[in-house]
Amino acid sequence: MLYAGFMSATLPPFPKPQEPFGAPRLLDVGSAPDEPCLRADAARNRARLLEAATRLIAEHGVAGVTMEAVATAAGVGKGTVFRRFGDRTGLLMALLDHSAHTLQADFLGGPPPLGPGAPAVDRLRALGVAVLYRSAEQLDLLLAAQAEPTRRHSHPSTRALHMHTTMLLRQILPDADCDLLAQTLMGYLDPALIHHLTRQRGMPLERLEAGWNDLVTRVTGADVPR
Amino acid sequence: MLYAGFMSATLPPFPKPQEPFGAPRLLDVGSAPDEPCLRADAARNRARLLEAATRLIAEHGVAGVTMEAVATAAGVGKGTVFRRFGDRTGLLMALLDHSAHTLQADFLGGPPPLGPGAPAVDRLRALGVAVLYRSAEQLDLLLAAQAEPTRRHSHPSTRALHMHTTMLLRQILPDADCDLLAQTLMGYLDPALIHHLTRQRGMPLERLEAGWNDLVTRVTGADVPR
DNA sequence: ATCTTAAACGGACCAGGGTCCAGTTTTCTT
DNA sequence: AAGAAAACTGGACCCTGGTCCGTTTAAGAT
Repeated sequence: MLYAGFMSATLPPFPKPQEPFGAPRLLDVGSAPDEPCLRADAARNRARLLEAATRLIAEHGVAGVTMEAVATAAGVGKGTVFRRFGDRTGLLMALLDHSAHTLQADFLGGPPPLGPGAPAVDRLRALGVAVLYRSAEQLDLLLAAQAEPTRRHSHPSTRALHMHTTMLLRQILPDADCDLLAQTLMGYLDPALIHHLTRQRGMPLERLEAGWNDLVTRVTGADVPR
Repeated sequence: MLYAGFMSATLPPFPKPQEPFGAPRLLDVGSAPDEPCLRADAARNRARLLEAATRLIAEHGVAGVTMEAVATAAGVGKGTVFRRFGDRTGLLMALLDHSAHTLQADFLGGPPPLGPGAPAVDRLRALGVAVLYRSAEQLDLLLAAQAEPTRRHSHPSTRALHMHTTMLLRQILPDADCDLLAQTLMGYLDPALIHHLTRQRGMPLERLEAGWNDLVTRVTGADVPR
């Protein structure tokens, strides 16, 4: 059993798939809350579905993950998939939750320089690099899960990342509009951009990494080179 | 007749919807080349389709622009729409071509500070502001046309914008990785981000504008405030 | 053990994007 | 002017995401 349990907001009955703008709780990293309170059968099916989706990806790539295929592979009805994950994006996100969670735990409470203890600038640099590599690994999934431009920035894990970045920036630049600056920084780490640069334009990840460090330097004004 | 003729790469026969990575020509601003060489009936239908799409948007918003609806409204078959524009995104892009073209003409040959004549930094600032306001105006359309993360950065007008930005940056920072820096700057102007900030988080455009100027200042190292 | 009820289930159903190809129209050639 | 080739047309058809609702089932109360 690969997927014991993930976080990811579980949806109310059905008609109301989700809060209009993300649930109130944002930084709930409390050791992967095993599915709040799902009925036994629901929990079992959820696990089956994630497992099936994973297998489908391994076999046919992300494109092979059609809602019907997942349902069939998991031995449940299509409606169940939608009830559980809301829509395809939700399912894909759920698949990403594990690594998102790990990352979150790392920058919130892991060892420096990513975690607390190191100077904010160092943490920022480390954060970008970490995200960069994680994104490169899960690029296909991230890309597929990203569609729907209007929801990109509302997802809990995105918001947590942004919030953390803002916080770090605020420590470095108390008087700047750190919220916007953080958005800019996050923009550099956008999966679509990473995809474009690495796959379509063939840039090595090292160059992106250098670019990130340069960007942090410039934005934070930490002795700009040149 | 609202849409005399737009640029927008016309697609080969059908099986090959488009070059894998954008046509070679990039900066063809030569006074809106009226549909290279379309057969008479094809050109007529193309115009009708764009007109119909525009009307549908006015009446039912972007969501009302279904390929079938457009076809019907224009009095042609569905296949024709796809042949002409490749897919829904292509149609929506075509709708944006006009303003994209205008913008392009402005920063390539218009009056300063957007056009040539002003210092590069000033042009950069003006560019961002111009894009910001244009985007805010056509936000819905831009958002709808944006889907498909893997193609975002390949579109001609996006590339032209990026290329221009890179060029300006290169004048200011000859030794930096201006290509990446330009990507960052463009990221700030991403429609999805603008949508998130203005509509979901209620920021006024003025704040974004200030943010842009601050960003340019920091990135170019032009006497960083603080 | 049984009853009640809220929750979960599943598959029929719908809509919209995208493909195909047989038939038509334009344009070029001679 | 006529014929041939190329390009265009349109609607039937397929696929997949998403919705609906009558039925089933887990889980707590009696």
